[in-house]
Amino acid sequence: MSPENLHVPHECRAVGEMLSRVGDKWTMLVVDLLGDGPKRFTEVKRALGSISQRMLTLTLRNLERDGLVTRTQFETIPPRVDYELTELGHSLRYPVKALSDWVVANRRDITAARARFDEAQEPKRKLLKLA
Amino acid sequence: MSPENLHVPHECRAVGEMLSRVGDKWTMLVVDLLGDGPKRFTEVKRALGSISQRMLTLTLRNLERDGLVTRTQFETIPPRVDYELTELGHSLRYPVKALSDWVVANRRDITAARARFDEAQEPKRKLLKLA
DNA sequence: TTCCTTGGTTACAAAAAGAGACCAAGGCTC
DNA sequence: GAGCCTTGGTCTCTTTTTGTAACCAAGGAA
Repeated sequence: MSPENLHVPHECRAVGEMLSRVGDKWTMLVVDLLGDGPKRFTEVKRALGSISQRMLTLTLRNLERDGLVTRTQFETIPPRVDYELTELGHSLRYPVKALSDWVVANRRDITAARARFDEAQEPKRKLLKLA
Repeated sequence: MSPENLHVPHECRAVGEMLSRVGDKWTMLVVDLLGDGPKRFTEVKRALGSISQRMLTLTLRNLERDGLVTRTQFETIPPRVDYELTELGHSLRYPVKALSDWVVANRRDITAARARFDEAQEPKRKLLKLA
């Protein structure tokens, strides 16, 4: 039942690189968002809310480069650009969903753990200040 | 079959925050490594290879704060500190494995897509230089 | 005596992310 | 027809985050 032979050592580095690439701040969120159909730039931006235009551009560019989304540009004014998951992009939705399910299932525990940890640290800081 | 109702909008922000927290450069790698038993600081460091001492300290501290690992300190000289996944930490291994399996299965496609993309960008840069 | 060890911390440098102004160029309002 | 709005960016500047390298304690080994 446990995830065994996770350490094909040769692949470890490559997997690590990809994990930190795909697991950056916005990538999974964007993949998730594009999951239910193509969206244009500003739609994604609005849905994400807090992302800056620059970071969205960068994130989408990287996704495009990795073959996870396609970029379709319409030569209209004002411009219109649609982003859509490729087949590869869609396949990424499953592991992303596994992770976000885990987050949903466990975030209360995590929040509680944080509170406990911070609580335990606080007195130490007080002691240091007194010393 | 498709990951539906992924958008419980209220939870979206919280999930996003957790994803970018847990999906930082080293966290998943460390969780993965600790998966087959407790390890001491330097063991993890050596296994990861390229991580700096500072980032490993930070990563482990965050994992501890989130209740995903425990830190056990032995009062010996030289010091010895063991890090071990908690139950919560172990539960994270499954989605992490799902993601790393995806990476293993698809990284050739991704590498190829990147090469294609970079190839397509190269001529443009040349044209710009000529202009 | 000198060096090595571990698990850090600190100060400083480099890289990445975020904030915000600016742009093209046509449509709409007044 | 002057002025404003729109979209999908880019450019510049500031703030965070990462990385690098030096230092530390304190005992054991050479």
